[in-house]
Formats: sequence, C-alpha cells, structure tokens
Amino acid sequence: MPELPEVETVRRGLQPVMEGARVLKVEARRPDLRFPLPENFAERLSGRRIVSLGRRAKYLVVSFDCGPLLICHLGMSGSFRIEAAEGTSRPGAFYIDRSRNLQHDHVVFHLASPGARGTTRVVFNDPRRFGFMLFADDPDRHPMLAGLGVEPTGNELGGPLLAGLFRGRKAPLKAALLDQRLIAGLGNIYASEALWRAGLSPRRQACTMAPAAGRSHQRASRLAAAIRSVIADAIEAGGSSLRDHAGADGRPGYFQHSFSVYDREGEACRRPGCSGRIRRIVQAGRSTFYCPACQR
DNA sequence: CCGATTACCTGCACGC
DNA sequence: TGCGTGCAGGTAATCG
Repeated sequence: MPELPEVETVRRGLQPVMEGARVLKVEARRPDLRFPLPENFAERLSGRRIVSLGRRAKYLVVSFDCGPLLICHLGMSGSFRIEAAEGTSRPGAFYIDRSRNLQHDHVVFHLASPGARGTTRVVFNDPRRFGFMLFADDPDRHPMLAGLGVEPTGNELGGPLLAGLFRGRKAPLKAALLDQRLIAGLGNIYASEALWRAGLSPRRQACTMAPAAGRSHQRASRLAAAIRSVIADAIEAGGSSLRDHAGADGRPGYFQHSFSVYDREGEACRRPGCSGRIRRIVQAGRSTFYCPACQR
C-alpha cells in the first residue's frame, strides 16, 4: 500500500488534527513494531506540542516544540486513522474496515487538537508490523534517512541527474528505481507504472539511461518525466487503494483505477495502437508488470 | 562497492 | 469446511 503518494495522502489527512496539537498521552500497546519502540517512547512524547507534520520519501516526520523528531514508517500494512472527539466533525477513518480490527492497533496518540473539544485519537494500525517509529535529533544525519536519494516530487529530478544516478549501474532499471538511495519514494507499483509511461523495459540495464557521447539525455529525461508524472497523478488521486487505503476524507484513493500495468497480467496494453499483453515477471524477488511490445 | 537473496509478520485468495 | 501454498505495497541484513 504505502508508497510515496499514499504516505503523502496520509500526511495531508493527519495534518489538520496534528499540527498545533498537544500530545496528552501516548499508548504503546506492544513494545515493538518492526524494531523495538524507543526507550520510554510514550513518556517522551507526552506533553509536547506538535509543530509540523512533514514527509521525506515514505517517512512521516513529526516535529515538536522541543525534543527530537518522530519518524514513522508505514511498512507494508501500516495505516493511521483518526477517531474524532465527540461533537466535532473531524475527517472519518483513514483506512476503512480492516484497520477497525483493534487487534492490530499498536500505538494510540491522544491529542488536544486545535479547534476540537475533547480528545482526538490518532491510531496506528499495522497487521504485519513492518512499520516502525523512531526518534531523530537531526534527520539528515539519522542512518535511516541520511542515505535517501532525490524526491520524485517537484522539479529536481531531470534527465541529466537521473542519468548520473544510474551511471555504471548494471542492475535492471526496475531494481534501480526501487533503490531508495537513488530516488526516494518509488515502490513496486509506481516503478512498474513509470517504466510503462516511459516506454522502457524493466529488464534494461540502468546504465543505458546515459546518453552516447555528445547526445542529449532524451531517454533519461523521458524516464524522469514519467516518474514525476506518475507520482504527481497518484498524489492528485489520493493514492491507490489496492487493499483498504483511504484518503483524508475516509474514502478510498482512486489511483488504482488508473493502473496501466500493475496487477494487469494477461490484459491488453492500454497504449493507443499497441496490441501487446501485459506480462508479469519476477525481478529481485518482486513482481514486475510490463508490456513487452511497447516497452523496450 | 554492487547486486541478489532472505528474513521479518499477518492476512488473504486459491486449489484441492 | 479445512488445509497447504503462494503472494502482498516495505526495509535491512547477509552473502558472493
């Protein structure tokens, strides 16, 4: 579920109840997620005021009026939902139904949110427990964040930069796109989608994005543009909803309806004029979907 | 350093 | 209905 667009959708949904809120209490209902929660996790958060809710790659970054930042990762199955204070009209559940299964509610933040009477609860639910939370004084120097590559949002990622990142890389393009040290935030779905948009085979070596001597960065530019556009479109649509992902208003994201290749094995390629069928292969242990006819 | 594989954990879809 | 199998959007550790 959560690649960069889904994490950004979650961030936007949580922002109105979290920014400016006072942390009244935190419940850690188990001592560990993927990693042990930090020492005295709940106590260290209580009483602090949340200043901002940001995002870096697939990480949520919570900053406070004092003390270290809180870094949250949703893993594969993590979700947040908001339980509104009585008598207020807060956004509904972030993730529908399944995260209502209280069994996997691992961390509960009790907040005094701006403009809300009573307590607003922000609940982290994660059945597979691949998610994690940690503290960082300086995120740029934290080992988990320091090595992250360029954000695919904004205008930074262009052809020359991408070609430089992929120079000398013999790994297949798909694997290179998943490497968070190069480009940070792409996951298995959007890597396949971006390659389809660019008309490039996931099996091609990443270093072939470099232009021949004296030539333009046409190929790399096309891939960079495809990455930026697929991420932007997915954020715009409120993320995808392969399982039960939902946006800030509690309704599912709709980008799944726009998948061109992901989870479409055997179906017709959607590129106008292409008569190929979508194929599924396994690269680095993970599914890749592509059209062998129009992706070279 | 690079690239590939495995582990982590639960839930679900599928075939028998 | 139940059981075994494989697969799932994540990262990190390990091994050539």
